[in-house]
Amino acid sequence: MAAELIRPILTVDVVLLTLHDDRIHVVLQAREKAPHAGRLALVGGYVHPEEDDSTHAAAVRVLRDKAGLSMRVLEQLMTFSGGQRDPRGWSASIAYYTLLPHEDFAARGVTSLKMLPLAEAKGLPFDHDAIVAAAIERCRRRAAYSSLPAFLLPPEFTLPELRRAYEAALGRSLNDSAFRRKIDELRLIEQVAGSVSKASARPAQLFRLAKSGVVEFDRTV
Amino acid sequence: MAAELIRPILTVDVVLLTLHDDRIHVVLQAREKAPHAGRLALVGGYVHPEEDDSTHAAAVRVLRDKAGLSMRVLEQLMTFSGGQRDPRGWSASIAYYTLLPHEDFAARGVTSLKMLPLAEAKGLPFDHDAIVAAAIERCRRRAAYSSLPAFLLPPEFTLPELRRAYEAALGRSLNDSAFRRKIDELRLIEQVAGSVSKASARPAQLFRLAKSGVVEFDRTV
DNA sequence: CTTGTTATTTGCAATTTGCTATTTGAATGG
DNA sequence: CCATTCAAATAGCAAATTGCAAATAACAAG
Repeated sequence: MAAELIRPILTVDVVLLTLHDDRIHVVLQAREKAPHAGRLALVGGYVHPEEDDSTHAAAVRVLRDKAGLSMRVLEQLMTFSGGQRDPRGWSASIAYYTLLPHEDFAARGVTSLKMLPLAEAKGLPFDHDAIVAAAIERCRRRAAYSSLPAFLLPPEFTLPELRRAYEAALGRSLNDSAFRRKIDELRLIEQVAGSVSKASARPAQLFRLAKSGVVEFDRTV
Repeated sequence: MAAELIRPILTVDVVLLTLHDDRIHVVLQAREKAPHAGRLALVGGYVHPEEDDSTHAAAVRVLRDKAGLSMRVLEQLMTFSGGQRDPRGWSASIAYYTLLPHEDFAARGVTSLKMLPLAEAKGLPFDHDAIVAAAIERCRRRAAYSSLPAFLLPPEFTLPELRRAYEAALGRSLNDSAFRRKIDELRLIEQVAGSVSKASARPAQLFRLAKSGVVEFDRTV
């Protein structure tokens, strides 16, 4: 059957999101090869069936090899496909998204990575604008009922930091005392020794997530 | 580069969900060809790059050609991939899910389709058990904040029917008067002329969705 | 020690939700 | 033709949740 002979191109693309100045930013990478060599785009690459056990594994490999990153969370977003999105031919790209603390990205020496605020991450090659938009939307929804925004922060964080991460992800401000109550009732975090001082004011207590992965709740934050 | 030469198999699979006796059921189809010829499995097929504009279009085509169905909603679930899931080789399947009123399915003459309650839709070929489980979980979550369960019903339905559809999708019973209040506040439905009588009791008013597609809300049902 | 600043807690008021009782509309059967 | 029955639809109130704002705590700087 002809359909079995014409096999489309299969790639993965990863939307890297991070927090900077209380705003979500996208981390992009300058492309090394054609098409669109030199332009900023999502971190991505071909799926290698002979070495990747799954597209998830492919995304992990691409992040490691091209960006030197290993993530605490890497979730599948959705698959984008069609004959027009890539000049090399009919393709399907399984898109993933991940959140990383600003420090993780800044600490590396991978100079090809650039962090852009959402408003500036436009006009990207392929259909990467659409992929970024879908990732943002997914994160926004997921932020309302999961611990996802905590992964924008380092493993230890203060409650005000956590609230600002939620606010950035949700795109709206939250009532501080109600937020504390919710987080407390959800048993999401646990105290760790130490605190963080800011300028000259009362230091904030440090916390960490009680569970390592993303936790979903039934209620909304 | 070798990776560009070895291209994996690309397929689509659709999880058809419907309502019967106030329970979610999965609609499966007996496979015509190997592998697993004759066994019940998800409706699916190869992506045909030369005729499908996207994997979504491929899913629509497969539903039409193999099951004679055209759906009001067809949403992408996620992509399942790996070297072990299909004996034909390394493959990626973009899974979709759809909800259909029981009547739509029952009315067709497509005898290869079988409706099974969730508990009996186990031991399916490939990784279809996992795909079904993911679809059920996605629908359950999505039911809490969207009009999705309404698509388990015909275009016109009563409020008690709508509540039972939500209950089936959510897997828990809802308070009737609170449900009516919410649905009313969300402006989800509008009255249509006519009503449905049940045994000998007060007839229930008929409604239809105010908007044609799935609507998401911020609050929870 | 006083002031400034942010973290954290506390105490209601307002809103939302859950539950139960009441009312309504149509069919049934004397 | 009216009383009865059943499920739909509404109404009323108690309990739980949320939003707001004031009060308190901790630390640094002067």
